[in-house]
Amino acid sequence: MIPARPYAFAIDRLRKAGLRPTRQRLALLRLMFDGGDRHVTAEQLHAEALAAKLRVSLATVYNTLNQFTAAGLLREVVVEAGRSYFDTNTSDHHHFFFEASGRLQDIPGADLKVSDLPPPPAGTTVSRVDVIVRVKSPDNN
Amino acid sequence: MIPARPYAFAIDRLRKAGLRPTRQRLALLRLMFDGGDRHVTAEQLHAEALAAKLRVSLATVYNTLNQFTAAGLLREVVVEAGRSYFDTNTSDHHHFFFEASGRLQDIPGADLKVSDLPPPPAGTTVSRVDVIVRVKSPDNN
DNA sequence: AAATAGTCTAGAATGATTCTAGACTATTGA
DNA sequence: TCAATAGTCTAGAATCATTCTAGACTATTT
Repeated sequence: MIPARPYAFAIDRLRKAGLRPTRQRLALLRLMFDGGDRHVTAEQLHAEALAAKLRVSLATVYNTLNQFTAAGLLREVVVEAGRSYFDTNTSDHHHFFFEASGRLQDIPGADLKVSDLPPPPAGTTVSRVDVIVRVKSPDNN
Repeated sequence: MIPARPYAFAIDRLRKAGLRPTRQRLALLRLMFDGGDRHVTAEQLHAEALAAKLRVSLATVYNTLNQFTAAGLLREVVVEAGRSYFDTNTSDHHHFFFEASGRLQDIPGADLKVSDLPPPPAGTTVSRVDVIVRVKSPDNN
């Protein structure tokens, strides 16, 4: 579970993304990626960082998440107005969204298929297809 | 184009939704629905209302949009963190999202199909499946 | 027409996110 | 090795969308 040369690997990922491997970025990267596939908000990650004794400002967490997203290390998922999740799984897949709790859960890409997609409007190309399956618990509805 | 008894029809829709047909609600309803299928933000609708000489507060626009959504007259579409669109088309359909301009365009429901959807997690039922096809212009990218 | 229940409003409050300006740090190259 | 530089970090202010509040107003009921 624990990578043999954890920092070397993380440093390499950052370098390839054109980002200097700073203490903050390294720590945030490992916090996000050492736990498998995750969906975190900036606030959540900030709280985790503080709990792990890393001193980082919330602004840096936001900057870092945006930089990682731009570099393709993360994918941003928008499900509710006013809240962004960052997904450590950047491969082709979709999501269940629990309306009651506001939580996300991956749907493996292979399971779900989108077909008969009409051609994109003239002059544009498809950059991504997002499928959100909103589910509710019959009880708290 | 102009309905024969515009207000009577609008009043009826509101009554059926359990909402009193007030001046503000009637005007906002007609502003939204008299132009065919539309995707508007609260700010946009507020600006339109003011331009049409209707004095409404932004708070009322938000309240009204939320009430209409709860009543099933509108559908809320979230594509970008921090911005909600309200869609006057509540029938089964999906959207193209222009990343460059932030605009939405309907994809008729019949065109696109989602298949092999895994069963929803235990204890939940699917309330809606949203498909967002994000497109970009090769130029401004 | 009076009582009531519901609605509207301006402005304050909230919550997420971005900006700012100065302090700090990784990288470069002599 | 060390200064120059370019990039990064931070706390707090600023911004933006949205919701809340409390009092004034209005549709409905009696």
